[in-house]
Amino acid sequence: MDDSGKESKFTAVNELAKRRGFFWNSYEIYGGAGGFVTYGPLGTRLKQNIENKLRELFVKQTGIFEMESSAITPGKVFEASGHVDHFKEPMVECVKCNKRFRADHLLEEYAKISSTEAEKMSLNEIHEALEKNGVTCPDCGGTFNAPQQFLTMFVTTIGPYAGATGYGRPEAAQGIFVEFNRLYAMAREKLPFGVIQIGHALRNEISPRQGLIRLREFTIADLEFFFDPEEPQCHLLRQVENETLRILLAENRLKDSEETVELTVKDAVAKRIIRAEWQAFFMAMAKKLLTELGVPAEKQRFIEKLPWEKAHYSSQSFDQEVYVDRWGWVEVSGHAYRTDYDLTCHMKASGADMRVYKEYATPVEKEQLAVKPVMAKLGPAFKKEAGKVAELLSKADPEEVAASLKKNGHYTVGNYRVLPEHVDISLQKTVVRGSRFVPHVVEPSFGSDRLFYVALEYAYRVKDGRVLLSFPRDIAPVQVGVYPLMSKDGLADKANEVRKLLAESGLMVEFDEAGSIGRRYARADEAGIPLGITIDYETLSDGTVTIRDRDSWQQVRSPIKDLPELLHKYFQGKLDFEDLGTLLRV
RNA sequence: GCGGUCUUAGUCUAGUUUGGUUAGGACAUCAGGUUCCCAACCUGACGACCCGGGUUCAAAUCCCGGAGACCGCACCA
Repeated sequence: MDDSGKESKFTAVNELAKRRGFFWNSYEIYGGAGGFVTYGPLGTRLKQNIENKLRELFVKQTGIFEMESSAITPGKVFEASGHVDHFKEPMVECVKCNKRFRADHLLEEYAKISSTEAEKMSLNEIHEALEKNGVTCPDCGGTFNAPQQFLTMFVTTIGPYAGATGYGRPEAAQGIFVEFNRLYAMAREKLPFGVIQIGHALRNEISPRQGLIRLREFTIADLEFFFDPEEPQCHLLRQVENETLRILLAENRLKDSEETVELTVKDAVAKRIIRAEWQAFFMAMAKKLLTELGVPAEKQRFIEKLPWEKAHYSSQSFDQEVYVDRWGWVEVSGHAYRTDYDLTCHMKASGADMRVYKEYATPVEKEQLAVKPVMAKLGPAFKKEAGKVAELLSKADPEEVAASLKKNGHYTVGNYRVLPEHVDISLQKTVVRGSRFVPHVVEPSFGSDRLFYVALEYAYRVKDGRVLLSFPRDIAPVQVGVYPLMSKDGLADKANEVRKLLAESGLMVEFDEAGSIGRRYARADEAGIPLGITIDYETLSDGTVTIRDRDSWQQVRSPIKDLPELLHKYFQGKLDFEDLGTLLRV
């Protein structure tokens, strides 16, 4: 009935992807499993190229570390990080119309119980609160069944004997936080520094129904950037300060407005629209990434998250969104200012000290009272207990000890009565050379599969009734196609030589001799191969070939011997197509 | 999870209302022919009723269960 799906780009892109082996739904022979995809030969390469571009921008250009950790994570980690509490939502179902609601949302709306209060309640308490306040189904007025928790993390057991709970990580970030101390050592104990992890994450979505947009197992690229909150300046900001960002501000969203503001990175920081400089920097880099993946600036925007939309760890969050034909604006990356939330959680839960030491520019001299036990007196006075008394004294507040001795002539610690002669009280100078603090974190987090999808959708073009994937040349899964014009008269042999020459020079080459030349061009266009080299009869006499451009279908002619150098420069973006040889036919 | 619609070769689809011969087509793919640059043409080949159960002499078609897809609701920390 609804045939808008048939016409949508999403359907066309998904069909093409399936047909040409970019990706498809996994486990098809067993009926398929929702939320899992398999990338085929072309897709795997495209995804690698996209992830490498991300590395190029974030790892190479900004000197950020890359790491890799496991997807299965001991329960303690996600208990400490707050995920076990926050990935779980109490839900109720109406007995009459079977509609489902978040119990905490209902309580907030109809019983005036705030979400923070509701969060602390047990399932029974929620049930009671719903009944006591007479909350019924907003749709049909029916009553609710007992609330149930929905945990969207995958749970498993670690080891053969039940006991240790493990979770599939719903994000790669915690893998970085728990290794902070070692990573900080690798950074030679200097802030700021950043660590990125690109890997699989798992979320047991209730209903993943949007192809690559919502998966149960997906690839996430989490970048945690650690900095000193007292020195929040971003020394790389100047590189991007004139880049413009389109932002839909929270204040506008509250007014139900979709109006975006467009301002430079410099202004966004100056006007405190983006509170953390590093966050602004990464948002600019994220825009650059999407632009280089083929998404025009006007199809990108950032939206500021409203207070109740933000993740439990975040102080200020933006989502980077790209306009997708089927669903409108879709999140491709999240930019959260996580403050010191995560490291503090792991410090408390694990007992490990994750603070960093900062040396003051000038050491601070402090004079303070020190209480020093005089063992020569304590020994005879307390005998065997002397050691214990000394220890208690060292823990006591020196000011208090001194005051008590002066006022009362004694000081009581535990059951012991300490006299003035038992201690030496003096003013002591100490030099404080630095302090310890927990670093703050800004986190850009990309969904690799979503980047893949938008790159594919934005590459999708129809030209003269033919489909072509107009990938930016540096992410194309195959770089060059080599075609003998005819499969006879030795053209195929010559073409194979050229293929070999190019492959050995490091290019991703595909050879195709099946069907008419037009058909092969069409096949190549659909796979998004930017350049086609055709070997014709002229090649046999003068050693030149034609090079065809995927997007314009123009051709130039060049000698075979120049190809490796020309093509490498072309793929590095140092040459344009017209520079590759002399133009043929217009 | 709930409700609705749906599932036929690599892809798109006809056929399901009213059960009945060998499930038809297009494109793609492969082999051969033809072809001096944009899905041409000729010959041939390969290839499918989502899974399980039931009703029936007979099931792609009807019934039940399951899986998956799409749409709406809810969910997406």
